[in-house]
Amino acid sequence: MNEEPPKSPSSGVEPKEGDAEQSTEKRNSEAESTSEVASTQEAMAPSLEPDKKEDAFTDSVELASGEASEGAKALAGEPPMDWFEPLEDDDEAESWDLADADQHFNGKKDPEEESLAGESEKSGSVASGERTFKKIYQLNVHRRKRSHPDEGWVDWPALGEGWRRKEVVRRSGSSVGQKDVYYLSPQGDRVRSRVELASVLEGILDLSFFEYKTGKFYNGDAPLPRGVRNRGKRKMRERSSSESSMMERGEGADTPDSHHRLTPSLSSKVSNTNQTLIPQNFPGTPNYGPQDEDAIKEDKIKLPHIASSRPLPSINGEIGSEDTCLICAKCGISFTGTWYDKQRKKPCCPSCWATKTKEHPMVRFRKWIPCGQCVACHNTVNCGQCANCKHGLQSPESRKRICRKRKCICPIRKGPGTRNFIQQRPLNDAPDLFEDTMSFQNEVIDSEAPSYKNSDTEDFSVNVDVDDEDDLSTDDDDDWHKKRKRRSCGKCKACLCRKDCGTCDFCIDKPKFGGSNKKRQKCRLRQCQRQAMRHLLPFQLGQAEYGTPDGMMPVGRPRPHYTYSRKTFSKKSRAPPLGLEFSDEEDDSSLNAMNWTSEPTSKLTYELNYRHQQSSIQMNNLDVGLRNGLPDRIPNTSNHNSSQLDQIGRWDGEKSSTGKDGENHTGEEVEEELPMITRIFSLADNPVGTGVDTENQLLKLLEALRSSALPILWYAIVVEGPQLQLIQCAKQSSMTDTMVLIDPGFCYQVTVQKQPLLLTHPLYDDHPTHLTSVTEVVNLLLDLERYMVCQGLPPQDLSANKGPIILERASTCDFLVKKNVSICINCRALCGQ
DNA sequence: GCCAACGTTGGC
DNA sequence: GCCAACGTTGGC
Repeated sequence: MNEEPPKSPSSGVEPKEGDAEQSTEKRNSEAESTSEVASTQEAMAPSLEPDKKEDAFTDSVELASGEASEGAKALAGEPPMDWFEPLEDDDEAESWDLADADQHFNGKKDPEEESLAGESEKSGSVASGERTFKKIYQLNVHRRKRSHPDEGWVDWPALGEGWRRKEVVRRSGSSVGQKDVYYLSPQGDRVRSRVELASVLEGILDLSFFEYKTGKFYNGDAPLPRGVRNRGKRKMRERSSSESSMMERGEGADTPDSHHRLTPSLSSKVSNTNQTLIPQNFPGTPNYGPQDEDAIKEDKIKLPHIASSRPLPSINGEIGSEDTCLICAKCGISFTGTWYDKQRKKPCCPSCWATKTKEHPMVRFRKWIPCGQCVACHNTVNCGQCANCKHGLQSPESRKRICRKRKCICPIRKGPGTRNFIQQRPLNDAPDLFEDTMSFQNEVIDSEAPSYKNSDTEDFSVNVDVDDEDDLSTDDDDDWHKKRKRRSCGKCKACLCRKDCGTCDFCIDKPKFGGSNKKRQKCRLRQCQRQAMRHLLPFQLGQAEYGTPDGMMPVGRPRPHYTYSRKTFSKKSRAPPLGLEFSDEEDDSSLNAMNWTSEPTSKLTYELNYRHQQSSIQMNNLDVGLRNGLPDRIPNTSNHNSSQLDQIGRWDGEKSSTGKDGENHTGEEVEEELPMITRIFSLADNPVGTGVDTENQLLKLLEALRSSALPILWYAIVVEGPQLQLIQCAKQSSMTDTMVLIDPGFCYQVTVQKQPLLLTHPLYDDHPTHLTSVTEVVNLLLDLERYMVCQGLPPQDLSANKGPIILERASTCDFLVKKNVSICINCRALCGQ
């Protein structure tokens, strides 16, 4: 807050071209608003008396910068407020303060606008004066404010009556500043992309000339190429002054964002040394173009101190040219060099870059340089085994990562924007390019991966003190990627599987399966077996959260305990003060270790699993033609899931070499995708012998089923008989009344509401007569999930029956019908339908 | 640009 | 404490 607050609306960045008219309007409305009620005046106070509101602004900058104002602007016909860039840390408060001030200077005090802003995304309304500021302050304590789903929407008649639109600016991450546009149909369909929009409006509205981002039709004219706009359109743009729209077009170099970062009081003109990207034309001149805004803005830009006079490296490692002058999209200062943000869209001055390096993991900035003297630096051979080497092998197109065995173990801390000293990095230190706690969390998890432990020469850092904030990461500056990789080890079958089961609740939720996209979670059967959140795993794997009957250790990570609101730390604690926050991460370490290295109670299954896993990997590498030669013993299937399972079955069959049940041979082409069955039981591995053995085999099948990723909420128990009983535990499932009973001979029977499913039911046609392996069981369960219980028929005279309605069924009711049928043909016939 | 899905949080 | 919901973001 060293910057002098804006003095008046007119002293800000008013000169913005094209906005003159708008500004006038704004001022008018502002003037009108001043005659409004006191509360409104108070609401306007921030802009009029910035000094008094300075602190509040600082604290509220994040919220005030949210979509709230954006929504208000949009509603007011103004373009999005692109200076609403993500603000995650206090260090940015200053610039945000400026942005905020600018925001107010731009006439956002219209009461109507403000009231609307109050409805917008971030609830960052400044419409209620001090109370609002207090609220904002309180809200700002949180790292992220959850927006109300109904906020920020503006009517969008262009798509028809009832349509609404919302713009959301990304506040963090590598795509920070990017703007996402959402539409809401009159029916409540939330549209997130053009594709979805086209889907919703199919047959209703032709979107051929519709520009999704702007939400406008362009009258049949071909969209102009990037960066080229006709005057008319540009006029609109100018009015909008949307920097994000420019950023989206890769025009960040002259993003208006910088304009909004100006310090009004600092009116010293930008250096005349500005070159290519600093336009010299002004409004009113014939050549007045997009850069005009920059020119105007530059008039207000204080020429900053260039952080470094040395050639500045770009993120590409290229040497920046001194004669390239850019405007930092973050703070608005001009600078020389070729520094851009990670997305290479927006210029970013060295100072901001360095700051963001500390503040945000998505912006990378090298602070550590190799010492050039240590053993690692002298090593010229990649180990080929470490995570970085493997990354290179797996993703050769991605940026090269230094082999861990070649990465300097004692780099020197140095670089523009960093602390002005050189220090020797501790042996177990690492480039603190990702100082977020996440980094440590990732490391902890990653360290659990055997490959890491076995290959990373720097793994001694794995056990470093959690409190040591700079010494947590052993990875290079790509590690921030891992934040979103925490749930995936990338090695287990579930991670390797690419196909959704299509039947679990998460799959059903997916738009591609006709879902509403509310859960937005990965298929349960594809949840990582090591690192997935426990509650996301298939019930069998995650059941330990509720207590495993067989005492097996729980699988998966427990739910995190988000307690930001109670924390005094501005960011996620590096050292959980009470050992509560994020303790799950630590728990995970031991948890995973227990789950995947010991499992004393399931040694058999573990071994089976391990063996199968190895085999599967080998198999996955086989040519399909080779696999086609493998014996089959799995029945015909008609879906991906079955096919995937089929693959397991084939493998089981191959291992067994018994070729049992040749009746199941299908010759169906094996899919390349790996199934995600974690543990395999098959009679092939355990040949049936005596009756006692058979019973044991049934128990082993039970054990294998319990340790496998069964379809969601199917559970295996043993009942009197003994019989192995598979039940659907989900009350919401259409199979909640359905059971599969497997007798010691592995013959099975499906029952629906305790009534046996007739053997003539087509369900049986697709499955073997004996369920001898996990594969076959899962296959059947998956198939069952495609059915529902026949709804039967309501009684003829409902009025006379005041008791529970008892549905009637035909005596030949099929019980199970395809979900799109609901009533079987026999019941339909009963009522003459 | 689109989409999958991760991480977070408000509501219960 | 759980979980549905969804903002967000990395990958393609």
